[in-house]
Amino acid sequence: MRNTKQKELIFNIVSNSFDHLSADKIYLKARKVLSNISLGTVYRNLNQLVEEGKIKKIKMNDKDCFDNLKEKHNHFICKKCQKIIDVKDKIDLSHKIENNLIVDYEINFIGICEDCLNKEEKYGNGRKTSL
Amino acid sequence: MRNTKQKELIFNIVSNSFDHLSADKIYLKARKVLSNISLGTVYRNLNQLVEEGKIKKIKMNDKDCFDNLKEKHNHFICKKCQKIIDVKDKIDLSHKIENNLIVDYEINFIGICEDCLNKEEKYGNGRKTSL
DNA sequence: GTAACTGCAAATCCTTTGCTATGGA
DNA sequence: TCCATAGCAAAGGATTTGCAGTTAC
Repeated sequence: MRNTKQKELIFNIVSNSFDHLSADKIYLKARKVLSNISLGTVYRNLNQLVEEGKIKKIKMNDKDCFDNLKEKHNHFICKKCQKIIDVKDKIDLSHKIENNLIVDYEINFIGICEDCLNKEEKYGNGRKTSL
Repeated sequence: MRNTKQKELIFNIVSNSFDHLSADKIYLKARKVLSNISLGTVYRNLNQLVEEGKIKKIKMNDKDCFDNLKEKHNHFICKKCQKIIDVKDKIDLSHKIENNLIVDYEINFIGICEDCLNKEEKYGNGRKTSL
């Protein structure tokens, strides 16, 4: 495994982003630094970085997004706008299930984000239920 | 929203399956009953059923799978073979996060399943770490 | 009766891949 | 030097969609 400027750049973009960027967004950011980097290279490096455990892939409805590992956290995903909001991890799931080896876990909270709730209220649907 | 035999069939297939079937697997099963059902119809109905909250979509690496809601449970996903194993839900996450409305949550344990562990051992990699 | 749904096939679009040239170790 | 990686472009493959005919209500 070789260290290329392309790979380092892509790692830095994902690592220093507060958003959860898709491959094409990462590609656009990367092009600002290496103007002739290709989308294929972005994909190849993203997959490699995931494989190496340096970043994480988030499978979203349309396209996959990528997340840094700076601080263990979980996600809140809005059903309406697909926004991903980081949730600080206060949950301890130090279990071992049967004979399978657990190396990680992820918790996704699913719901409707504040923005979409506000939009709903405007249209008179003030329904509020919780877990 | 209309009740068609296609939709009912697809719901039954997902509901009564212990596996986590992909759209094409569901399509094959459906064809055994309605021999000229189309893949497009399967996709359309699966999406509708997810929308109605009657089944759940599991986003996997390659293709999406579909799961019944018979009993609240979580998933263990094998990194190697992508197998999905149901995990009974003993975890209570009755939180409300900030101003976002949580309607559901999902926990995915990620690791290596028993089968793959056994295969690894055969090749001399007996590494065992846990959370 | 009519709007939603089906089947079929084509289109879409994210992601991967083959190939040749390049560059890191 | 040598092999992993880059760039480019084309292929792949899951999912969606347009359309004309059909059907549930």
